[in-house]
Amino acid sequence: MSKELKFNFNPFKEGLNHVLGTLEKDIMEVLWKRGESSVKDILEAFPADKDISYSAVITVTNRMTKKGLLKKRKMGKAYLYNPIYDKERFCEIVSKKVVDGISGFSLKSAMVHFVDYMSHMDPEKMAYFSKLLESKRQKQLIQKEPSVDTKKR
Amino acid sequence: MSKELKFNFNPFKEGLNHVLGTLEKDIMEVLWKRGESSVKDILEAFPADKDISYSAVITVTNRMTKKGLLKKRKMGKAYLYNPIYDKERFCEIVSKKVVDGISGFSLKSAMVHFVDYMSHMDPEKMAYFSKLLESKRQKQLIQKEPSVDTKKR
DNA sequence: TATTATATTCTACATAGTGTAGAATATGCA
DNA sequence: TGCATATTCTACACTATGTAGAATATAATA
Repeated sequence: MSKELKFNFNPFKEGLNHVLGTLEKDIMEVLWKRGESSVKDILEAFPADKDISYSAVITVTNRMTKKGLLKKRKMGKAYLYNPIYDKERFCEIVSKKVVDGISGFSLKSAMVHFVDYMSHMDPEKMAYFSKLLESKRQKQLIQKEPSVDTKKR
Repeated sequence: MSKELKFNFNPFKEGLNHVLGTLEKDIMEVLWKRGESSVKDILEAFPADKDISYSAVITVTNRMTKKGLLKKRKMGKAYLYNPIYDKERFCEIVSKKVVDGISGFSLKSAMVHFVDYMSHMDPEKMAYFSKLLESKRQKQLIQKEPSVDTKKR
């Protein structure tokens, strides 16, 4: 029953920075790569040139814990942090929420631009999508049609 | 050559509040409805119970002007503000940017969730989308196929 | 058990966006 | 020229994020 993951989507950033701050992203990447880690682990995993304080990391991991991105558990004297969602699941959640949001905002526009986006990619993407769509439509029809003559007409 | 419109997309809000603050949205709605308006006009257009100061409105309209949402021109002693984009165009821009963003973030997820979203809507939406997609695919094929035998094989 | 190394929490400051408004200043019209 | 009114300036609130020092807690060990 943990509170729902909240985030903003910044269309002008790239990749995970669409939804995560720079340090947040760096930390998540480390955690996704190494799994459960202490603040020390995280710091050590950062590239040598990155000069971030222990405090900075711990503040952000704790904020992310509050936000529902991480869970922590005590191990010896330190806490170990772990992502609640693996990277794929996280991206899924973001994707779903944004797609739902923008669809509700203006479905027709979203559709048009989505198709447009795909048309600038390789055709296989569109083919895949087309198939996906058709199979869903089939399922829908099957679910609706059997009830012929059940009610009026 | 005005600087590009920047915004964040909050998936947890509704309608225009996905991209605009509460007061920003209220102001935009007034401007889209009445067209070019002074701060006084805007205030008068607000429902009587809404108790916002002149200063609050002018601060926000000026910020929105800087952000590339409004343009202003002097008229007598006051400025008149006007949206740079009409509501439809604005929504178009938002839609395109967010769709491009989320597509680049994880195209496959976006596809799945788009289809999923639509499948929860009426089937006409899906039919429309399906058609849109097919016509785009046709165009793509036409553009690719004529060059048969031009290169290898 | 007392010391020490280390981890955590608290607090605080910075930047950015947004809501809000008072005070000071500018300006146009009568 | 004076006043009504509009603008700008400044400032504070809140949220999110980056950053880190100081104070405190704690576990391991001497």
